[in-house]
Amino acid sequence: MEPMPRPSNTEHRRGQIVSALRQVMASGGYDGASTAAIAAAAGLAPGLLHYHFGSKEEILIALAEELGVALRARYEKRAARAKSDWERLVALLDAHVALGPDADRDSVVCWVMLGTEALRKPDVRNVVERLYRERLAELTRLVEPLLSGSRRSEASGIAAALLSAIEGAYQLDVLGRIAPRGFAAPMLRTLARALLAEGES
Amino acid sequence: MEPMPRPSNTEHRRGQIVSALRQVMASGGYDGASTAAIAAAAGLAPGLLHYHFGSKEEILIALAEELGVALRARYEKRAARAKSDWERLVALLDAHVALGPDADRDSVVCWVMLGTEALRKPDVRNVVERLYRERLAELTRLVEPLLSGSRRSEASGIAAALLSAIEGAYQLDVLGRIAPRGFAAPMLRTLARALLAEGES
Amino acid sequence: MEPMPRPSNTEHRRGQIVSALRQVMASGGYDGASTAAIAAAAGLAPGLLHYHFGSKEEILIALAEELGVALRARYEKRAARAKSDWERLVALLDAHVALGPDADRDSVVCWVMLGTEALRKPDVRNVVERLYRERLAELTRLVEPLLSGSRRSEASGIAAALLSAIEGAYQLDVLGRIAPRGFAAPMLRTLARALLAEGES
Amino acid sequence: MEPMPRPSNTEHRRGQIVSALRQVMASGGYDGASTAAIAAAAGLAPGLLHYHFGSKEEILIALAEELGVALRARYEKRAARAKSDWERLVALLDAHVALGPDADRDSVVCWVMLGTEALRKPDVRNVVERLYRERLAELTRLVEPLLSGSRRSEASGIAAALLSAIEGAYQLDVLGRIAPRGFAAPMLRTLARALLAEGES
DNA sequence: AATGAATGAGTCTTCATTCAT
DNA sequence: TATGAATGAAGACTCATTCAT
Repeated sequence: MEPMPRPSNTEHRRGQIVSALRQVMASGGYDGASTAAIAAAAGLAPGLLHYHFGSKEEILIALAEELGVALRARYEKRAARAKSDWERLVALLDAHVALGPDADRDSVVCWVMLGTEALRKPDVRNVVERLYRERLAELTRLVEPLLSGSRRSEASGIAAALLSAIEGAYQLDVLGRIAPRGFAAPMLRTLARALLAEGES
Repeated sequence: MEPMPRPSNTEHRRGQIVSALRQVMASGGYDGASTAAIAAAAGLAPGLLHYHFGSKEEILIALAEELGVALRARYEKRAARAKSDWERLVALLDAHVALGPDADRDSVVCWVMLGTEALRKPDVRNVVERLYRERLAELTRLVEPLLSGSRRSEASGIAAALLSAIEGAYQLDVLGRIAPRGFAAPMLRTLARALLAEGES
Repeated sequence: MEPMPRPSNTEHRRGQIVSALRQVMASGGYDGASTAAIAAAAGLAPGLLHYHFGSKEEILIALAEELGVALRARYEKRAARAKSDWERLVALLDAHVALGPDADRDSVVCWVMLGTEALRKPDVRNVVERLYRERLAELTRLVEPLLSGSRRSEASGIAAALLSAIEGAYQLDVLGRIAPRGFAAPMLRTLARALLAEGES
Repeated sequence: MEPMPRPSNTEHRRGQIVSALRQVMASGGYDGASTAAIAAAAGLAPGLLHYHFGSKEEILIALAEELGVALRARYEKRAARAKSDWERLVALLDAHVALGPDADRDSVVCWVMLGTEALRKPDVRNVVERLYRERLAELTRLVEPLLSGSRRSEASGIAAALLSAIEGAYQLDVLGRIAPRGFAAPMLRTLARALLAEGES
């Protein structure tokens, strides 16, 4: 009789490790996130990291993916309550920057750092680029119905402006002490409203 | 007979080294910028770096300062030709992002990386924060005269929005392949126009 | 009711593991033959290796023994067809180096590697030395009847010369591109003939 | 005034390090020759190895080259005293295996180990193969004049046989306790004599 | 017997910094 | 000022071995 295969705990462990990376990286940067530090934060033996991940970079990539998933989850939760196209757009903006119980400063810090790491790690870059493009596409999709027919073609430009503002707000937020905490959410609404209104009669 | 004291070349050497860091860092990241690599790029012996700088971090800080100076120079050159408040604002926006002969991709890449390094290096952070605040103050100063008296208090909010968009545009630009090259300059003008117009009857 | 004790499959498993080592080692060296790689090649779980063997070195020793057994089998098959003392000697030489259906490049590679590993692993050394001595003794036994009485005492010297040539041929063969493939068998016959003839009137 | 460039000590250091590798490797194998062990044997700081060599493998390659040079030196010293073609051949054989003040057991052990390492390190293989081929060519060159015109074409086959015997003798010698110490030199002379005589009336 | 996760010592290598000259 | 060799403390990663199940 075949022995019952034990359920693999690899998924759970990978999650633990990715969380540990997020936590360590948020406070010490990717460089400060030595494998030893990650393992310690996860409460695991150092060698175990390379049992579940092929390299440190793979952990970083898994973190990037996870940030993408978490953002989408935050967005969908808010979008479910939205009653109009405008509210849906606001839901996406808020999913990125709103304070509140689901705000996650560590994730924002990691996201900013990922942008830098992506610059010279092709595999990271691929993932990060994809996530950027998905955000841009989603923004474009949400902006379009808010534009009068004659301005539909401006949707992607407006989306790019909004995405820029989001990413820049992350920078300012993460650095702290430059713009007040929580400035981003209202700023983005104003921005969206202004861009949508512009040119209308 | 006393030998004639050689004139110090320290300033020149420091400049060489900072330039080498910019160059190496732009293509290989701060991690890739080993002191040996910087020295090689500068055509100097490795040991010389620590004669002119106390540590690698000091070189990074000097680079940050230099980026600030260069930006200001680009701005002032453009501002000199500006004939109105609006053109002065556009001059500052363009100084950041416009393509052209004085565009400097390496500097943009380094600036983005500095944002990350600042997160966990207090001395770097101080400089970077100061530079951010100076930009914000300058933007506010330029936005104010473009607002009707009743909206003067909105100036710093609008400035923060513009600064966010600038920094975000850097991210998108640096990563490449997300928004088209050169999208930032017109986007920022539109943004500024929309924010200034909004609320005006 | 007592469960019927499963018949031990240890012998079968040990054989599987030793074969996997031969295969992995032939292509990746003893260093490349990590226990994980051996287990993978054998289609077994990593932990199982240490159930059937006390250590990695024990697997290596078992492989050495197996190479000795296989050589003897190849020799005996050929010796059975030999019709003269000379043909018996040729049978032994060919058992070592002849090309043909029972040639086994992996084994030759492993044998050469075993010679190196034996140098610093006493337990391996014991086995390898024993195998060398058995070959030398067998060669001496086969050479003796081919010598005239007055030269009987030269038999062990001639055997040593032949054994040297065999082992050296392995080296050259394994490295490839030095001597042509298949050069060893005729070379050894010539060598044997010359050594036996030398001094005969 | 240009400062006088200090003479580089890199060549000296490289020599030291290669010697340390030979020594450590001879007693502990290539695996046992950790960079730490090599550095310790050379009396140097661990980090210095990678200042003078790009990798551990480069040290191994330098050792291979050095073994080639040393062998040639031993040969040329003996060849200078040779008074005939036959004595020149004997000089080469003895340069490989003769006991005496210039015999160097460590080098023989390392040479045998290099044969194994070459199997799976392409850069090592290239060097080792070249050295083998040079030996084969030199042997052929020395054997030719000793053959009557009609047998000239056999020279390379005889050279291959002699090279095999040399390499095999190394194996037996290195392993010890199989053939008596010093058996190789007379054995090779006999072999050479027999191969040259064979077929002559 | 078997599994596969877990352990932790050990490997090669990199690098900021120091130092004798 | 300048050189380039030297130092030694990390760093990521590997791996034989162990262990709970």
